[in-house]
Amino acid sequence: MYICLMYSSELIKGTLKTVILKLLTDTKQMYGYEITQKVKELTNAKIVITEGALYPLLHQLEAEGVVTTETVNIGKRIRKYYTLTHTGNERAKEKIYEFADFIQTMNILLDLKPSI
Amino acid sequence: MYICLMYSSELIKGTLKTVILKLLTDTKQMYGYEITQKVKELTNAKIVITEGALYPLLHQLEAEGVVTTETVNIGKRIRKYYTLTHTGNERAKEKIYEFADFIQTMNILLDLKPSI
DNA sequence: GCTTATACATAATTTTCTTATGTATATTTG
DNA sequence: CAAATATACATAAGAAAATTATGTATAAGC
Repeated sequence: MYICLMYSSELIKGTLKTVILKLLTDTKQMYGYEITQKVKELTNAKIVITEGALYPLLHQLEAEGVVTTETVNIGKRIRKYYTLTHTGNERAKEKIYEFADFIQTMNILLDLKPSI
Repeated sequence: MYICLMYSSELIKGTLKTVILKLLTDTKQMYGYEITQKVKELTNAKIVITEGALYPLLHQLEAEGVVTTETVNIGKRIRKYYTLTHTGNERAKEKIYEFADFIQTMNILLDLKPSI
């Protein structure tokens, strides 16, 4: 899923969608490369999203109507900004809630302290 | 990964190994079916391990020297008990620590409360 | 001018499951 | 007591979701 310097890649599988939806909830408009950099920054490079994972997922989210896109010219280069639709906002909330709940379950299963 | 009534399967991918190692850390000797039931019980059936996911992984762990097995006859049926090796104990600690750390990172990323 | 960063995209492959199938015994329930 | 469910193992085909590799191109820093 990601190039990951800290976590075994298997651990992080399936969280990419949730992470993207969360970032778009907070920032409203982001482009792909920006997302990779933000995640890298917020996680101290413990999670680094690869392009091969990111772009296909963004395209999928667009096809599902979760996000809309706007292409902007920056000099001679392009940026493709992604914005959550109404459906996307709902999806984001669901995904984040689901993950929070999942963490709770895993805390019980692994006998971890609530805040670790 | 699992038949999962509550969580989207993608979310749980990669956690099976950690869960198994944790259970074997606590109980020392478990057999496959017992593991599936224990996880079901501890998670209120939010996570249900399928046999297709479990047995190949157990075989893999044995091949890696993480667990040893002992086959026991129960009437005319067999049970294959799994026990962590020394290496397995170390691996278990690593995996559990890694997951705990991962949860911390995800909490920051998703802006969740420490104990949710 | 060369290297790194920015910025997109896709294809081949691998990993890791899900789903399906197979075999067989033990227990519960109607 | 017959049928359904539970116990208990195993493997194979297929799907999902990544990794890795490759491709194109501009901008910035040294």
